[in-house]
Amino acid sequence: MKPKDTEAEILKAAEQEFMLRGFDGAKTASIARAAGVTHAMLHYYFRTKEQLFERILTDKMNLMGRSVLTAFGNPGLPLLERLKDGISRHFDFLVENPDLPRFIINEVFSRPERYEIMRKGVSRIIDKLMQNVQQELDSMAAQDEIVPVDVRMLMLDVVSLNIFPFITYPMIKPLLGDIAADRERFFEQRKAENIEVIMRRIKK
Amino acid sequence: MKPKDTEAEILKAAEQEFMLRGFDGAKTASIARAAGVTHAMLHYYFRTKEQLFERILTDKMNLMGRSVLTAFGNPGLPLLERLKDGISRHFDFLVENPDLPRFIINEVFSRPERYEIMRKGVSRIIDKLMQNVQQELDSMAAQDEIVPVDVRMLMLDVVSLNIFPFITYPMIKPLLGDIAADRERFFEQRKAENIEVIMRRIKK
DNA sequence: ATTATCTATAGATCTATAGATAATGC
DNA sequence: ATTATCTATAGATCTATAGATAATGC
Repeated sequence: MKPKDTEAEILKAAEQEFMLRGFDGAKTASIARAAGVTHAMLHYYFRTKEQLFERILTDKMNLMGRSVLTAFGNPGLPLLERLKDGISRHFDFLVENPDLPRFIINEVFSRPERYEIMRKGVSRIIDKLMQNVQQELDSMAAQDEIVPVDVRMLMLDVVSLNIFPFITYPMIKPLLGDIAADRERFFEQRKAENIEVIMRRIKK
Repeated sequence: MKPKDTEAEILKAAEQEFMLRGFDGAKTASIARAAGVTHAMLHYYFRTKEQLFERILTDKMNLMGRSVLTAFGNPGLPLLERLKDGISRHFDFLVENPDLPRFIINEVFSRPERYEIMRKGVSRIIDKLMQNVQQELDSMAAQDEIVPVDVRMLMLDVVSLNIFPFITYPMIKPLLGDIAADRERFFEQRKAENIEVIMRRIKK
């Protein structure tokens, strides 16, 4: 196994282990085993569990932060289409990364300082995006085509609706019966529901 | 300190420690210290960390499960009022228990079997409630006073909107700027927003 | 020469219990 | 007599490193 492979294998295994068990629940020995390398190698490449974790968490936080930007940062569409498209893209991102939000929410909760470091990176661009969408909302509201609304509240509606079903799926599935039985179909329906909710939120 | 006090002190300290750090992050020594008793007492009263945790988790799961029931189980009101009242009560419950959902979501994720045991208890009553609300929704829809809607989707909208801001507050606060600066005021606004969203979701 | 890997183990941390002692309730 | 508490420590688990050996790239 070439050097790059070893490092990559450890990272891959660490990602899985940390996402599944969190920092406290994860064991460096398990990561090494899953990566197919001896335990000592993990420390050779990353020195400490903490540093290995930091690498994973930073990656994941950036991924999560950018997901909103890439989803909604699609200019050239009329506002309502842009929103629908954004919700849909953001939702699809979550289908591909269902465990991401829960992981981040948790680790940020127990290590707020980590969040601060990376926040500044996305914060500025998110602000830009928000301002841009707010302008479009305002101009449409001025023309009486939608109701006036604060973009921050609206976006929080969106991410709440989009993310929540993913972080609670194991809990809600048994409560929802047949509509949640087929996971893929259920999330398809949720995506449509979320778009519907947001459209109704702003339409006259 | 009387016996009952010791047990109660340990439970109180355990609740705090487990809610803050989760099962893996919690240390029995910290719990004992916070409770003001020697470490051995914890094992004298609860034998194992696992059993102490089980006691806390069961309590919290029941609390969470019943919160939806007591919030929406208010008959005698017209449907729309009942929904508004339910959203509001459920939201107020979260204001009093802001860390509860994150805790449960996490521990259920890492121990799905625990959830199964207690689920059966609330499941039946939740089903009843849902069926009841669905009937009212159907009859209002038949009279063309609201749009037709699946109660399960609607309730998922409600809990998504209500719970999400609480589990992500540390993350969203810096992104939202001034509207989130004053925590109490922010949540007051969110409650109003959530009611607005749901009303708009079903109104003609 | 330098980089990567392995074995073996030190050292820290944490849960749990043994065994002695004090407090409590018949 | 029984129940509650304390001190001390066993035993398990986990992170991290030392030191030897093998592989790699000039």
